[in-house]
Amino acid sequence: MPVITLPDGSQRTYANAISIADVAADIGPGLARAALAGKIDKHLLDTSHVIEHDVALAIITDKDEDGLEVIRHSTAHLLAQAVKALYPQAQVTIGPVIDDGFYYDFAYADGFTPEDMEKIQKKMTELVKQNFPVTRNVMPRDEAVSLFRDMGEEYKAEIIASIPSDQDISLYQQGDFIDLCRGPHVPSTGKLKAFKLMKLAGAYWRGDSNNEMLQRVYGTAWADKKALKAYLHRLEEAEKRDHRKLARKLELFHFQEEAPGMVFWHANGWTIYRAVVDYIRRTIAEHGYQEIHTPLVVDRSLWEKSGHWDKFHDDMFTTASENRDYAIKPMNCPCHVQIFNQGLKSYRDLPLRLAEFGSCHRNEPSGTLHGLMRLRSFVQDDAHIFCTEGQIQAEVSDFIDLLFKVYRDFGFDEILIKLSTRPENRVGSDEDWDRAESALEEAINNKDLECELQPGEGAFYGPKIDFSLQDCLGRIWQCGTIQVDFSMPGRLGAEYVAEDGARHTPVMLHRAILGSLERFIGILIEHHAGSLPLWLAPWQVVILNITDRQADYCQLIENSLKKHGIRAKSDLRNEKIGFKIREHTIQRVPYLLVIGDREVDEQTMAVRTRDGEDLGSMSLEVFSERLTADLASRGL
RNA sequence: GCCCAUAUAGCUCAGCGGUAGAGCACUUCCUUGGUAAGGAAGAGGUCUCCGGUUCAAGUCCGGAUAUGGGCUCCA
Repeated sequence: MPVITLPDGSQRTYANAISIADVAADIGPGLARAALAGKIDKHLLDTSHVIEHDVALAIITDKDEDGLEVIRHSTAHLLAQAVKALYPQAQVTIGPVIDDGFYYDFAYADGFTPEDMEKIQKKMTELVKQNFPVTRNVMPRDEAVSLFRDMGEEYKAEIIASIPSDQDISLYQQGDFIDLCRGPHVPSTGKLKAFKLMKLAGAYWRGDSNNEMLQRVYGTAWADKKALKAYLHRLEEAEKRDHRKLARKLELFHFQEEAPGMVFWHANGWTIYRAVVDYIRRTIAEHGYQEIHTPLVVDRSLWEKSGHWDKFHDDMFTTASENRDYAIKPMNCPCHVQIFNQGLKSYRDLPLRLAEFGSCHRNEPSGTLHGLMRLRSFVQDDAHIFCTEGQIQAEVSDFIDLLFKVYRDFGFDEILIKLSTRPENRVGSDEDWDRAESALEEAINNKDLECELQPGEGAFYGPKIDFSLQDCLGRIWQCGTIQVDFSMPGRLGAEYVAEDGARHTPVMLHRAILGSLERFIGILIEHHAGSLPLWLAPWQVVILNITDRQADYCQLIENSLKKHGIRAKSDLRNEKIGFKIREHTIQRVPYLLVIGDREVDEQTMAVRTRDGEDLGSMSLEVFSERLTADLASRGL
């Protein structure tokens, strides 16, 4: 006599064991139709699951987050069913749920074409119309292995064979298609109403680039057509913010074939770049850093000593001259140690913080390049802190404060922190690691920050904290990092004289706030959709005359604003005022000053923002104060 | 690096075997107009590069390069 407790607290008692579907039907015909799965003790179950004991049960419909997951997972199976129907020689592998949808990997030697995708999508729609029941079967592992082997599904058999032999395997069948799956699934294919195959890609079997490449089909699936449409609309909106598109519209930078992965910055983009550099330069100076600058091209021997040659020489650009081999620096740390090594250091010199806008070149594989986000030539806001082990915690703590301030100043409030601890292969004693890890942990805990622990993910030379920021579209970007390094100072002979008069090796902290300036600017452009805040905008003010009569007055205003350090220009072209307003609004210039005869007579200006807001007429003095106050609020 | 796709005017794209097109931008002229596009005329292309098929190739087929979407990688 199972007693079933529903989420609203009500209870239902049944004489016999009863399936989830029947419970839903008992509650009402609407729920019977909507039921996709059930949830008992945080476990999702098929509606066919039979309840024999007292439980708390929630009926899952497409209104639930869990329901959406069931839909997506079932749509992946539907995709596989369609592919097997159309291309019997294709083999199925895995098909998990991902953000907003799912994918399924197939082994298919011929490879799918975009036309195949259309056929598959059509077939899926047909299979939905046929409304196949989805049924679950359980069998012993070895039986399942031979079942799939007999079907010619070698990949699936391999997956099942890697499951412990004493476990039973659950299989799902819809029509004549059978797949291994933990489930649960929708009760029948007719429940899948809103899906779309999105893209075709290659993916390595088991995620290993030594393995063969499979055909991955990505899809999206939603509770209804409306939600699907809304999702596709969101994608379009995101595409409009693409930094590469905006770069062309706003004349920020370009790429060309002769320099793959390297940026040609135009005047507008470089103005942003300089604003970022100026800001960081001033901010870190206030935090006790010394700015240095080191060579771009360095003899190979230094990279051999640092260990980078061994590990990364394939990805380094090299050059040679007069029988010497050089590498274009892929990172700055070895050079910073060279500066530390000049002159005998005392413990009184520590912590020594050396910062550089370090230009780095890495010969990244061609397939990984991606706008400003992944380049071969980029600049890090790099710094290395040489300190004693006892100073680590305070330095990390100061760094976190600095990083939070910087991110907030750029308009990012959501910051995620990850602490990575000792990996299997590492240098340094366990005692060193104990102390370093707890120093990092303490620094985070003392600030009451949430932190995700990533055991074993640290670098071989020390533990680290990574900082990611979330943009307004919810995307996560890892930017900042601080890493403890027990290895490199010793390798490159860094020493200081301690209180005891003996020479010791300092600890080195690698740290960056923005990571790559180029990439960070790419994130900024997308986050603000091109409407950069006043202090970063390439042009801050444009002055527009209505007729030629106001040209001199416009020039006067322009000169005065420039004297205040404002990036202002006049647009005196013989065009209608509406035309000029449209152009500079599209260019996302924060303030437009409209000057007609009235403004000249009254010695004022009509101020309009790029968002179309009319701020009314004001004098040059009032406007200048407004701008300088805005800039000063960011310490500029 | 691997898989798939794409490459036509400054930009966005159409053309898909038979002498290169549109819109915007650009140039010139007219227009001096008060808050998101005034009008007219003009100029602009070895159709990414190298090969092949064909009487004929932006158009079909190889290859290279770059870009886009993934995968792997990311000191």
